[in-house]
Amino acid sequence: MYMSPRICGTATAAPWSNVAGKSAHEQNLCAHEALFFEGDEANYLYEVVEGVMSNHQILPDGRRQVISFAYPGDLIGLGHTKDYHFNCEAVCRARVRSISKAALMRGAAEHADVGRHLLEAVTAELTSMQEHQLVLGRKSAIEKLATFLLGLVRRQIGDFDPTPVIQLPMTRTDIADFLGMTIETVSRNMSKLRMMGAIDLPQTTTVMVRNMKLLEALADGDDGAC
Amino acid sequence: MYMSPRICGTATAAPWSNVAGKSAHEQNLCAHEALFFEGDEANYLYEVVEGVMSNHQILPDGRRQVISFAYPGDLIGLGHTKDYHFNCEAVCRARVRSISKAALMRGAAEHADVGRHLLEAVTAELTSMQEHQLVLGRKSAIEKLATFLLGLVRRQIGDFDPTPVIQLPMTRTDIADFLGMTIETVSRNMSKLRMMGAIDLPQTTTVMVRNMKLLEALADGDDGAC
DNA sequence: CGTGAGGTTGATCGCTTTCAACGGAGGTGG
DNA sequence: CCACCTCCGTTGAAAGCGATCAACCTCACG
Repeated sequence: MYMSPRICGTATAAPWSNVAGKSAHEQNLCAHEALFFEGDEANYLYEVVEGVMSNHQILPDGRRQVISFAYPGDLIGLGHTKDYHFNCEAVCRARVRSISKAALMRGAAEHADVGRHLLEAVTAELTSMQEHQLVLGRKSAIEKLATFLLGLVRRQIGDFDPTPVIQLPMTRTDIADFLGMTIETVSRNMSKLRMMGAIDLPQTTTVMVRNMKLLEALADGDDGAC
Repeated sequence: MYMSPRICGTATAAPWSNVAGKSAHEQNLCAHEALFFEGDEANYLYEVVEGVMSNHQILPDGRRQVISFAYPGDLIGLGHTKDYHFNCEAVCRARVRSISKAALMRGAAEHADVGRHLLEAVTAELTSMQEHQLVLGRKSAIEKLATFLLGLVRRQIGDFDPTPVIQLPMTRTDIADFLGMTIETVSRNMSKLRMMGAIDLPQTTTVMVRNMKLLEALADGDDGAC
């Protein structure tokens, strides 16, 4: 079965790399550096090679919504037509590979599997956004945070390790803007998860899951866990 | 330029109709009748021909999130892989055309433009979901509602009519579950919009926009409008 | 050692939810 | 034809959760 790019930990040769050929070239970004802005002409897709990127929209009054975090192997720029609909910037030091959209479209027209892989990448993105809508619309603060941490565990580690340790390259502000809450609420509920024994916070950027079952119960809002 | 299926008011011949050929067949649904459930095998896509469908997820404790409403011309079932990830049911009396996924994939492999149109349909869906994440995560109740109504205006009527009248085939519960709020809050803010002179409510299912500028200002949270 | 950014915690406020009552529309049966 | 019932929507009052405002802490860096 095809492995969605979202799951790949490292940027293995994706089918579009070959197509893009010489037109693909890499780009280094430091923390908080922008890759593109809303309104820029969307001529390129980007594949994250290293680090983490954030896609976000900003309201006129400054409110911000992080649409998604892109990890190595993820594709950035799907879901845009002529212009980009949102901003993209590096969460931490990162490296991306740019892919000409025109070349990719030509490749998709010529090689059916390129189109298929592309469609599968978009499908994976749609799926994760559907799940995130449920999180944004219907979950409480602690449920949001538990869900977010579990997602990182599954993406970074898999389901094997019973007490996994994950890195949070993004700031509390990024997390807050992803989950639709404030940094204070993120912080408070992080502490609450720690006090409940679900996680440990050796550093602010490091989360150790101490009780996976509890975290999962909290993420789904199973009562009795509180 | 290609017209996204989301914008088509009626189901004109989409490129996949030809491909699906004889395998496509229509299906009538009455209000609240289910088309498929989460976990069902996702062998078909559906194109809405008439009426409105809702795609929604349900949490174990009953909380519900409507992911999207599908209007005539919209495609249902994108973003799923083996099984459907959410439920789909008719909001009102509706008619859908089923399209075999296997046939569609074969068509995409053979005809580049089928693949391209499919990709464009998915891209349009991604775009609207990105916008909706901002709504769910960062907007207040009245902003959510104003944004929702404006979206319906643009979809049903376009930007021409200065005082358009739109139909709300869905119940307050559906709207609430789409916007991540309660039916009471929907109702209260609908009244507030009416009292502010932004809209009129001749019937509960009919909205007349009286002041488009105000509604737009409210949707973006421009102050001074309140 | 001073400075500033990022993070935590406390106190208070306010919006949305919750709980509750009421009203109208539509359907059914006497 | 009307009484009755149920579903849906509206409105009010009270409660609760997360936002806001504010103070303090930690750590990296010059």
